[in-house]
Amino acid sequence: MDNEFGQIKRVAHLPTRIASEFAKRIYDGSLKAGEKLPTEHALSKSFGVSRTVVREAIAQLKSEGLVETRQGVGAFVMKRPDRQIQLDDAKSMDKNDFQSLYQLRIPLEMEAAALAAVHHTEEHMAALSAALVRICNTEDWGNSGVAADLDFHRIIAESTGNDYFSQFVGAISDRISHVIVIARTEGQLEDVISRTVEEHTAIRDAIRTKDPVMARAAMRRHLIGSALRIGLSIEFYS
Amino acid sequence: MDNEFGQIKRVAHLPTRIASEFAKRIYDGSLKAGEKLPTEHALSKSFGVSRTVVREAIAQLKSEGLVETRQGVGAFVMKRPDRQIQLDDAKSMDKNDFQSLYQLRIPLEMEAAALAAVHHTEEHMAALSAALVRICNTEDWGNSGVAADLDFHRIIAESTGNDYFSQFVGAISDRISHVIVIARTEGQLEDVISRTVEEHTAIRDAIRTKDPVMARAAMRRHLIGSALRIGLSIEFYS
DNA sequence: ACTTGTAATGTTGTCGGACAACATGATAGG
DNA sequence: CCTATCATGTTGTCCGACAACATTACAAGT
Repeated sequence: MDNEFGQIKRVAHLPTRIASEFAKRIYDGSLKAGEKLPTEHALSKSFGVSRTVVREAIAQLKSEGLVETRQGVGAFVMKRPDRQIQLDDAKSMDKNDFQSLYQLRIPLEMEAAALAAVHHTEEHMAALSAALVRICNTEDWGNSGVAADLDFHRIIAESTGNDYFSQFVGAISDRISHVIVIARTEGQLEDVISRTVEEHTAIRDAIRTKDPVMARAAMRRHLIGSALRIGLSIEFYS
Repeated sequence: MDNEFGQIKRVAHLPTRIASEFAKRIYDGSLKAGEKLPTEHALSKSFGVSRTVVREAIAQLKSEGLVETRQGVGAFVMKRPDRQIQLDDAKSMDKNDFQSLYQLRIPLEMEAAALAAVHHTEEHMAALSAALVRICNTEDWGNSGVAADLDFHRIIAESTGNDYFSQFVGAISDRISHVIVIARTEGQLEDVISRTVEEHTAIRDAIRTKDPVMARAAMRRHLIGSALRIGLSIEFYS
C-alpha cells in the first residue's frame, strides 16, 4: 500500500488540451486544409473556457504550422506539409557535418539509381533528360547549376517509385545545397564542368538501360568524382 | 511602375515576434537548457506589451518544445532534442509504406555495418555484445525482442562515428518498430528465432574483424532473411 | 447601371485587472 | 531538528474593454 496515493496525474494545461483536440482532428482528416475554425467566442462557449485559453491554444496550433489566423476573419486549417521527413536546419553546417551527411547520401543515391533503373517511366526519363539539359545550359555553375544538379537527383529518387527515397533525398538535398553552392563557387574549371556533365549523362543513360547494377555503378562513379572535386574525404564500401 | 505600392509588409503579430526572439536565443546558445526565463511580468515590462502577449508567445515556444512552464515557478529552456531528423508519425503505416521505408533502410544499414567495421571502439563492441545477449535472452519475442533487435542496429549506427547514420537509423527504427512487433507476433517459430540470433551474431563478429566488406555482407544477409521472414518483397541490388 | 463612400456588424489582437492555484522561503512552535 | 503556518512571488484562468482589421449592406453620385 505504499503508493496508494501516488500517481495522481495533474490535469493538463487547458490550452494544450484544446490544441491537442484540434491537432487530432486536423491529423485524422476531420478538419481539412482551408477549413475555418469556429470563432474564438464560439470556441470559448463550447469548451466552457475563457477566450484567453482559446487564444493560447490557437497560438500553439499556429506555432505547429497547423493553422493560420487572419485578423478580423478567423483561423484556418493549413495545408499539411507534404514532407514526411524534416531535417533540422536551425544550426548551420560545418565541414564535418557536411561530410557526414554526404557520406550518408552515398548509399541512398546509389540505391536510388538502381531502383530508378527498374521502376522509371517514360515521363521520368523525359524529366531526367530535361534536367540534364538544364545542367548543361546553366550559366551560373554555383546557384542554378547546383539547383539543376540536385533536381536531377530528385528526379532519380522519384523514379524509384518509393516515396521515402523521394523524401529523404529531397530533404538531404535541401540541407546540403547551400554548402555545395559555396564549394562550387570556390573552384570551377571548365574541365570539372564537362566531367560533371558527362557523369550525369552516364547516369541517365545507365538508368535508361533498365540495368540496376549499371545504374548503381554510374551513380557511384559520379558521387566519388563529385566528392573528390569538392574536397570531401568519403568512404566507399559498396 | 506597376507595383510601386505593393509589398507593404504587415507588422508581425506581437506574440510571434517575441517567440522568435527567444527561439533565436535558444538556438544560438545564448539561452541554455535549464535556464529560467524572466517572469511574465518582467517580460511584459521589458517588451512593453501586455501579459497576454507574453503568455501567447510562451505558448508558442512551449508548442515548439523549446520551453516548459511550471505553475508558480516560471518558464525554463528545455534541452534541445538531440534528434536532427523527424519522421512524421501522425499517420499510421500501411503495409506498402512499411515496405517502402524498409527498402530505404537496406542501403543505410548495410553501409552502417561497413562503416562500423572501420570506426568502432571497444566500447561499441561491448555494447553490441550486450545487445546480442539481450536479443538471446528476451522472453517476449514481440515487444522487448524487437526493442533489443533495433537497439543492436542503433549501436551499429553509433559505431559508424557519423551522427547522421545514428540519427537516421534511430528515426527509422522508431517508425518501424511497432509494425515489426505486429509482424513478429503473428508468426514466431523457434527456428526463426535461432536464425535471427545467428544472423545478429554474424554481424557482430564481422564488424569485429574490421573488414567493411564482410560486415556489409553479413548485414545484407540478415536484412534479406529478415525481410523474407516478415513477408516483405524487397529489392537487393547491392 | 455602375462606382465610390459610409455605416453597421463581426472577428481577431492587445490591454489591464482580478482571482485561483501552485511554489518557495522565512519564521514560529514543539 | 522537524513541522506547520504565513507571506510573498509566479503561472493559469477569467473577464471586460477597446483597437485594428474584415465583410456586408446601403446610400449617394455620376
